[in-house]
Amino acid sequence: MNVSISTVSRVLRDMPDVNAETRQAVLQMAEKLDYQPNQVALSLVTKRTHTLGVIVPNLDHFFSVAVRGIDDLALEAGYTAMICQSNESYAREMVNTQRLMKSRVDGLIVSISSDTFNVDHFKRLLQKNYPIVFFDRVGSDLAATKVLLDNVAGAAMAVTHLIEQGCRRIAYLAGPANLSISQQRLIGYTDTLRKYGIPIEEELIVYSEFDRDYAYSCTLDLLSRPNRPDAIFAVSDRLAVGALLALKEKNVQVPEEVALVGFNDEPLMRLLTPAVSSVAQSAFDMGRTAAQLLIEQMSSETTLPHRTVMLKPTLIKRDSSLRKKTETT
Amino acid sequence: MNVSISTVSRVLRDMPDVNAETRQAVLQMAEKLDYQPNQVALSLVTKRTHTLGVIVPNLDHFFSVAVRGIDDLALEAGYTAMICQSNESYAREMVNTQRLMKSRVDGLIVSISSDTFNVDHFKRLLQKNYPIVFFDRVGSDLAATKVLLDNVAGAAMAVTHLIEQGCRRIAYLAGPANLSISQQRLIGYTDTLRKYGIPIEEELIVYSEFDRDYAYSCTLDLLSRPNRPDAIFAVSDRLAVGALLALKEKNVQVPEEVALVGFNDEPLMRLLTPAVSSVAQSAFDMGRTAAQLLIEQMSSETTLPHRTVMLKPTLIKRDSSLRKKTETT
DNA sequence: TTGTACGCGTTATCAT
DNA sequence: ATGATAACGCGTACAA
Repeated sequence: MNVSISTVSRVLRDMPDVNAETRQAVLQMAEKLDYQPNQVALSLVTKRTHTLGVIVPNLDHFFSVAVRGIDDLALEAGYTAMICQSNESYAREMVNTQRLMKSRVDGLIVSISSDTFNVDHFKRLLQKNYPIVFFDRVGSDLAATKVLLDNVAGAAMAVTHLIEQGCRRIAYLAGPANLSISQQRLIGYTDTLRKYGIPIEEELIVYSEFDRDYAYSCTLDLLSRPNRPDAIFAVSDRLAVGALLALKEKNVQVPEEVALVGFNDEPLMRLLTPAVSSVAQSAFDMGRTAAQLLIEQMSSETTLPHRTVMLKPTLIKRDSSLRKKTETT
Repeated sequence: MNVSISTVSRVLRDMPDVNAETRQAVLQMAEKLDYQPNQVALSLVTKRTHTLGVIVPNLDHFFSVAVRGIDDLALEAGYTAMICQSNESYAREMVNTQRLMKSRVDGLIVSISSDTFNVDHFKRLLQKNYPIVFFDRVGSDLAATKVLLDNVAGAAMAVTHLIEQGCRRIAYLAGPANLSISQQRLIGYTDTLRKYGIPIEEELIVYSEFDRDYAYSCTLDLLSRPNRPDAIFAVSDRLAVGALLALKEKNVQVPEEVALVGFNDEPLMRLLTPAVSSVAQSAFDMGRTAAQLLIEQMSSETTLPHRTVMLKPTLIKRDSSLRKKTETT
């Protein structure tokens, strides 16, 4: 059988104006060879790879779920995601960005590494109108579309809850100072204390690496002070777990002596003893939303204005912050 | 300034035979426009995308770490990974495979979904000598390169340990029957019982979905029987956690009344109360090894023979299986 | 209804 | 030392 390549192309893309027999023959042949049109050649012509680049700092529970959200929407929209981990390293984030650009991904979804102080590599792309959506860990001075949690509200919910439980000396395990989430949650923390007329003590705000062991030693330090806190609010569950280990080691009663609230509501938290309260956010929705916004932006003829979507957190109250007296409420 | 595209190409690829001044001029111009050679066009010519496709059933802790291993080696070798999640669905695994093939990835790293009973889509590719490396969840009847844990040995270690702790009626939470890991670990389980002259009771081998809640109800069922087990060996930590929840709910003393051992050694396990013993494997090494083997295969001119690499597990003993009497050993 | 020819951006080969 | 051109595989506009 002899047909020209254009006929084949027509058949494979369900174009009209092709003889039924010819169509059958071509389809059979394609099936037999299981022929796949070459996406690369097509991309060269259309200048679209139908691929989107994702850069996340790591694949812990939160980012795993977020990536699933991205992947989910990408599949629906006919895109495939190239996922890179920066491993919280600035250098690696740069390399990942370059690689993805070389692969001509149609757009980028980024959550910034904790080691990244300079975001010029993203600024340059944005200036060229290259579509990028940031999520969760967003650069504060980046003019771009962003999806993030209302971190101020989340922290406020946690701290309000602790105050209602009778806590007055609430420590904040803040994590790395450069991250937007640390900063925003600090605002929620201080705002709430102020609202309740509780003095803000600098010594109760502790910065550290984003690491359980650091949180562990910071907590031991907090506990060794003459005037120890009666509650700990951790910027993330990873740090909250470190704090809990320290509390248990020192035989501090949780929540009676020190109450504890984390952030992210990883599944682990309800399995700990005591189960740990946490501010919950839907990583899946965040990922999906980020992907959605990116694809909108990429599909649009005109350059869309930057948007910031804020998702609402919920507080999951568990034993680690529910003091006996109020448990009956 | 006027130079031909060939000259530009030569400069950018550090070819000799180009005038120093011309070179400078071109480099400057490239810098100014921050010009990036189009990888897509190159791929069209060379038929290599320097991209490798990864299909994992999910991104739980084990696979997250494995993916990090893959990503790590890929970066070193100049590859970028396209990571897809099948979400334990056969249909989605098929779609992912097709998408990746359409994107012309140079090779595939796959861990099979628990819902996949038919692996023809992979067989067809293998027949065409398309490079695929399977890891962890490998199809038993697939002629391909594989990286996996010595699951028989891992299960044997766990069961031997339980027997040494005085357990005689050891239940096996087996997970889905079609998965190679379930089957291999079953062999380790039965072999060890046989070796110690302990009768194998079919009722103690419980199949279920790969899901914590299923493990929970299976365990409740096990406990409600007149002749309850004195130990539980779970095919994965996820199931072990479900079992632990059931044991705690029924106020069964762990390990005194029922000892418990899981598989994977997720970080969570040491944080539970009691801390749960588990068979540990290095997901990172597994991912790296898989990527290594794939890249070797892709780079080789000739078709390399299929290999099977088996990694060794270690047993991490914790309170959930250390009975008081032997704790002093 | 079907076939031909061009262009996408790159590299390799050959010509200048 | 530099420029011109074919080829990679596709879709598309146009010719037959």
